[in-house]
Amino acid sequence: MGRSPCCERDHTNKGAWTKEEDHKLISYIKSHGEGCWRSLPASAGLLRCGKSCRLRWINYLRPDLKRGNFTLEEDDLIIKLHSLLGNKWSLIATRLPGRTDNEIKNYWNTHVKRKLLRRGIDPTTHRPIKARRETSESKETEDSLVKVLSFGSDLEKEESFGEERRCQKSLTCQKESLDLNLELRISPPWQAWQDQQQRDETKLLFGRRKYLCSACRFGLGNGKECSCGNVKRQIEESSSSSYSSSDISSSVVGYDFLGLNTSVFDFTSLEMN
DNA sequence: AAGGATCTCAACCGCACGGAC
DNA sequence: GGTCCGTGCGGTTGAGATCCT
Repeated sequence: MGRSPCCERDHTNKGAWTKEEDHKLISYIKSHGEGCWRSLPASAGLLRCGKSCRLRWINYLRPDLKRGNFTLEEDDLIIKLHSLLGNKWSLIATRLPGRTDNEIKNYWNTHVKRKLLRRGIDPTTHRPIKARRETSESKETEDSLVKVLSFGSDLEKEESFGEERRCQKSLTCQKESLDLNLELRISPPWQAWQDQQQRDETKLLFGRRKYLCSACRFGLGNGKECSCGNVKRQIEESSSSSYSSSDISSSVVGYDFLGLNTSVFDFTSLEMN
């Protein structure tokens, strides 16, 4: 049995939004708030599907959006975050107030990627793709980037490196070079699972994708403000699992990342007892 | 000025997830 | 445990803008 379509495609508009549609959407959300996107179009008198309305609101109409060019600071931050998080645009967007994941993704694909390539850095791996050319622009930043992003090459030479030591080395290196406070446990993209059982157990415990409430996302409080139940659930579960509660709670909230308290991105690299 | 090439970015699409039933 | 629904995410597309010859 197939999934039902998100909307009746025959009866919905597609393509660019008109001013009239924008106005309808804005005034509806102003008076009723966000949420229930599926039923919103009918209620707001729009011939659009709910997903389209949500996208238009989040990426374009939201009042707190910062329009205009990216600053050098934002540029730098995007590169740093991408080197740590990869194409997790929504996570990156949470660190750039007023910017949307779509905006950052587009900016990355059209500007930053090219910029890194010009510097001889692979935008996917953030490692040098050839002998670095000397350029006059932003030498300091470039040096810092090359230093942090080349840690992988060093590691490749050290095949006997244990997984734990590799993690420690990469995080220490990133931390020092990027001037970031990274007292957190995240998996480098290349981290291998020790075995299938470990992967399955972790998946079973935490699920594959984490949806966190605002409190968890921004690390507010120590779980008191948590409305998604992640904090409570994990602490409860920790008592009956092989994970220590300190491992879990420290992965949930309380880190200071880029000067902001932050939530965990992924639990897949929790220390195993 | 014309028109082809390239770039930009809003919007779409398919899929994955959590929750409800 | 299975299915459906609502939502969110990341990759891709394509129309309009801009650049180049």
